Amino acid sequence: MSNRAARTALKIPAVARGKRMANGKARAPEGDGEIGLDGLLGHAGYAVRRFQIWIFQDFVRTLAAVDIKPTQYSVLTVIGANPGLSQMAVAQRLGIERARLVHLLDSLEDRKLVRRVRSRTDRRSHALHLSARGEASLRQFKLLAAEHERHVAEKIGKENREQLLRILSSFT
Amino acid sequence: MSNRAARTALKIPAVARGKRMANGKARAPEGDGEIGLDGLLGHAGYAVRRFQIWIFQDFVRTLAAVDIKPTQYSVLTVIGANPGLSQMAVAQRLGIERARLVHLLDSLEDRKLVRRVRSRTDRRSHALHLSARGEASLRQFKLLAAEHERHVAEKIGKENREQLLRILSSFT
DNA sequence: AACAATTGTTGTCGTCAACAACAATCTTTC
DNA sequence: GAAAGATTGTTGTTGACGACAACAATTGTT
Repeated sequence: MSNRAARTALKIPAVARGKRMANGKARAPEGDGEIGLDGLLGHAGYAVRRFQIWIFQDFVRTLAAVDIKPTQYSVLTVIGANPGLSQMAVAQRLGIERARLVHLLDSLEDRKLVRRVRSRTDRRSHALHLSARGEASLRQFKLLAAEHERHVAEKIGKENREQLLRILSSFT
Repeated sequence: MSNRAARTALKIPAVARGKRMANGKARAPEGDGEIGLDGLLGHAGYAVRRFQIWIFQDFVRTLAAVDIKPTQYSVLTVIGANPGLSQMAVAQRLGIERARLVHLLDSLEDRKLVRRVRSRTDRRSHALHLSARGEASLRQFKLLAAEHERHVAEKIGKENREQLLRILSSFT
């Protein structure tokens, strides 16, 4: 088993207890077949986490051709809807950190989708705008995002999706 | 503004357009007051992400005294409900990578909550068990996790929480 | 016995959140 | 109006995390 020296020494008493195996193929030591989740089933957090992973993967897959990830999409959308916002305003509206947004904008600016314009009223801050190319691109991104949203509806059901949006509306 | 040399040079035309400011305090260049999210509002992924962040933070806060995070809790719960499982089985049941589970178990084993017992039927694998201390601890963790779950119910509503669990049940 | 597959492990890489520190620039206060 | 404090964008560090690749030990297959 190669070297287990990395782990802090903790001798394992070889007390492997009752282990009724009934595995047909090449399965794990425990042949329960179905693995119960016990308490986890009642936890909203677990389900939400799994769902969020699925939904992000589908988003990334659907927008892979344009190489736009969820966070980038959210930034572009907010800037598009509110031109002239400062980085601070965008960051706190989306719940992103200033420091993180810097890199996101660096990337989007390199791709010439966004422009940082120095504000004259407050020369510390940048007024964020979509470039002409950015606006055109965003329109395309929104079409793909809508397609992704249809995937979600297919996955959990049209009505369930709407209900879910309603339930979580307070987290805008 | 310190050095912006790090970013790939991209000259910014100083064309800050119309900017009517009506800020009472120290606000951003754009005084819209309310920042619209536009298309984001119709995206389940955005709401789910924000909710998931909130729910994880509350979980961590509620279980801070015992220093147990969501992933650790899920691992302990599954092992507790299915003693003798292999690492492979736990990993794929929870959607965690083998490599990641190694570190998680290292930590839990160091804290003497979990034991890796070499399987006699397949000497490659480890049968995972909770220690006596692990079982006692898990009982306490479950009480705190239930408290966290009550926070969730208070946040989104009792019925909404149950509806959400039903909608996302396929993601067990 | 030779070869392929599996299990646990280590390592690397890129993403991401959370902080801390800093220069430039406001805002406030005396 | 000058000093002190706060804010904005930026850089850097840290740690959690998923995705991969590689490996030794062990199984399964032929």
